[in-house]
Amino acid sequence: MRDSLDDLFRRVLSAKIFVNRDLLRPDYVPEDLPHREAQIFRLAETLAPALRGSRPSNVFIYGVPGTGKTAVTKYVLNKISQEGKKKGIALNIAYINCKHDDTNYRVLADLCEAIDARVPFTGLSTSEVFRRFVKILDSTSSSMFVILDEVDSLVKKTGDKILYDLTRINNQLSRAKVSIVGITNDLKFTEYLDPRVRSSLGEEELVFPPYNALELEDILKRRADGAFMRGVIEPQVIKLCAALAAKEHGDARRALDLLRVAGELAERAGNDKVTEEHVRRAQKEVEKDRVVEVIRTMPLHSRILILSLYLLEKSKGRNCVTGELYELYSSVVKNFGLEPLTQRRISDLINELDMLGIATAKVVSKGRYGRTKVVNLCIPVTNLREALQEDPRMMAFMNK
DNA sequence: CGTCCACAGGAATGACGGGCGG
DNA sequence: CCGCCCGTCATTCCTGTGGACG
Repeated sequence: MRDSLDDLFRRVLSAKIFVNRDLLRPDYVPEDLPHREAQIFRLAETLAPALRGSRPSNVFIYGVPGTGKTAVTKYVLNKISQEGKKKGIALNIAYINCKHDDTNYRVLADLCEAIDARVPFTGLSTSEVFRRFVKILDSTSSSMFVILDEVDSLVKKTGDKILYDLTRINNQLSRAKVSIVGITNDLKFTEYLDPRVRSSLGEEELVFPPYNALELEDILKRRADGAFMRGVIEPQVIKLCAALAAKEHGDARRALDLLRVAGELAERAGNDKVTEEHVRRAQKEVEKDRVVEVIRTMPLHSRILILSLYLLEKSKGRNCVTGELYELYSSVVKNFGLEPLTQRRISDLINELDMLGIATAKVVSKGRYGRTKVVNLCIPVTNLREALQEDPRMMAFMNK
């Protein structure tokens, strides 16, 4: 063991791949955002009035994942806030990821936190938190930007009440001002909104088109310059990362991930070049990590459901339907000495698996023979094994 | 062309753990 | 400590429905 560890350390230390790999991490906000100049300008133009004390329009930003929405927004607000500091104008900025904080209460709590108002993270009624927020904010008489990232998931879960309240908050404020920047991946999202919310939130709209392969390549090149040692990247590597990510709807985050993981694979293997082969393996790796992590952190019943789906597919082939799956799931659960959840609940869990990309679920009508959902597992068995290996009872079923 | 299967999926409601202010 | 409200997960009850069969 000692030897192999020494060996590993030596390899990692001697393999000169990265200079600064943080440049490739998803949360890194670069100093320049190529191919988003137009969006940066439009957003800055819209929000700049805050610098002379008037309230900027609310903005709505659309675009599929990995098109730089978050990065551009953070970038522009950073600039505005720096400029504000120079001029002695107080600006509050609350950045809220609604996917993470997906209840009205947590969003409000975050808003309070952004203006240094202490609130318990549960316990108060939402309206009370809202009142406190309004009161404290108004006493500061400053401008505030509320950034609601991935706001679609919040609205789908809890409705648009909080957006309604927030868009009208300026009526209750006498000195402070609030502008909202809503960011969404879902292009049809506004259909879910109350027309009043839609119109006031969408005072300005900004669309982020996906990057094409050439633009991705350019982005990767610039980042790779600072991130990697000179000359370790084989010429086709960046092209390949860009092409693979372009296929995935032009997702720059994905492209950067691929490049970083490819570099890490090369480093771990003690290679001094990053090759196309590393990229291909990185692609599998990135997907595997995601799947394994998702499954491992799932509640027990969901994991048993996945296990049942796997067993069912193994015994009778693909295209399982809800009824069969539920029956098998029930028997497995009883084997574990637990009570099965109801079919209604399982139906929701199946949909959840579909959303996470672990299975596909499609409603089909078999005419006289009813209507059901056809479910298919769509992850490799090895990934499932890895995700379930901590539980010996599950593994026993897997190996049967 | 109507019937009727095998569920989908909406609505209402409840149990539960967490945390408040008083 | 109590009464209250919260969000989450789950159940119960329910109405809706695409299309092959007869």
